[in-house]
Amino acid sequence: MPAGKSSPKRRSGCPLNASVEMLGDRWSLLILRDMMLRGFRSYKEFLESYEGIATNILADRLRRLEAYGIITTQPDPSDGRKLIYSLTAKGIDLAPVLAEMVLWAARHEETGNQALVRQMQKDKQQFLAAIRQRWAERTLRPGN
Amino acid sequence: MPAGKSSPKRRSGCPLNASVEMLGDRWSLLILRDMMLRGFRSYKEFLESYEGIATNILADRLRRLEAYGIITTQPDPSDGRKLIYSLTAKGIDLAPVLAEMVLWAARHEETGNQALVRQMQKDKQQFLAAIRQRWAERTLRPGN
DNA sequence: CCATCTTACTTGCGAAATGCAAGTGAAAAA
DNA sequence: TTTTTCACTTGCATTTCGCAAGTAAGATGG
Repeated sequence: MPAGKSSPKRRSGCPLNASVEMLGDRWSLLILRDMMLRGFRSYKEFLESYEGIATNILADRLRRLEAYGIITTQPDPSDGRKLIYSLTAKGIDLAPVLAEMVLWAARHEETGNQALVRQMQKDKQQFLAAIRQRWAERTLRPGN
Repeated sequence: MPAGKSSPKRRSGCPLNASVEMLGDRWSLLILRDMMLRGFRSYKEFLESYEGIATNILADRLRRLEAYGIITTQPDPSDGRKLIYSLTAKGIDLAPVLAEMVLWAARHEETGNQALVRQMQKDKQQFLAAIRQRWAERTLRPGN
């Protein structure tokens, strides 16, 4: 764990509680899914995602995720209006959490996106390795 | 996935969205943590847990978790006022999700309960196996 | 250069969820 | 039989959510 980063008032020191306070809402994990799996990087892309997040909630969640060090923001050099949102190392490290949540729901509910699910079931470790590698490539040469 | 169990109106068919709609709030996962790791089974125990959930929220979350098939309720044979809440197979199957959330927060935040965390880091699979086994024992002979 | 369009937001406001304090009713304990 | 305990419910103020309608800065087309 990195130096001096504890949030001021947490309900408890339990690590699960820390995760829940950062990610326990109806939108944050979906935004991270879009970044991790679909490669979304701009406000507009998140807005157009299927579940339909409201503009003010999206702006708030992006601010919060940045404040927690899960994503970062940089101006788009090719378009001054745009901001590029990207996952930090802390953010990409959430991949196993998302993966387990996807696998759990797929086992116990009737859900779509079975292609993705089967790929994850077949070899979880290499699926996660692929996600991490795509992230590393993007992070080394950020040009789209 | 078991027969005919899809909730009526979901924002999308994405399995991650299904998980988020069932568990994406500030309390559900903490209740499940208390059941899974601390062996809590009664309303009173959940209420006294460190984070301090409000009585009406607790009642609501227990109802929701039961409606989703994540926990079940049975009367306590030794005390007619009490109800015994227990994890279903679907509920205990959330253990890997909780584990990954704990490990992620422990890696990136300053959190407590390091004994638990080290145990999980040392051998995640056997940690999960132990949780499942304790659950199976309790479920076979429910007497405390 | 100017009007128009895009993008990333903010603002206002009604509705829903949350949190707190104070009940309530049934069962157990004294 | 009185008092506790337990599992809630109810009321009410505060916060968050969700939708519609702005707005400001930058890009684009003529």
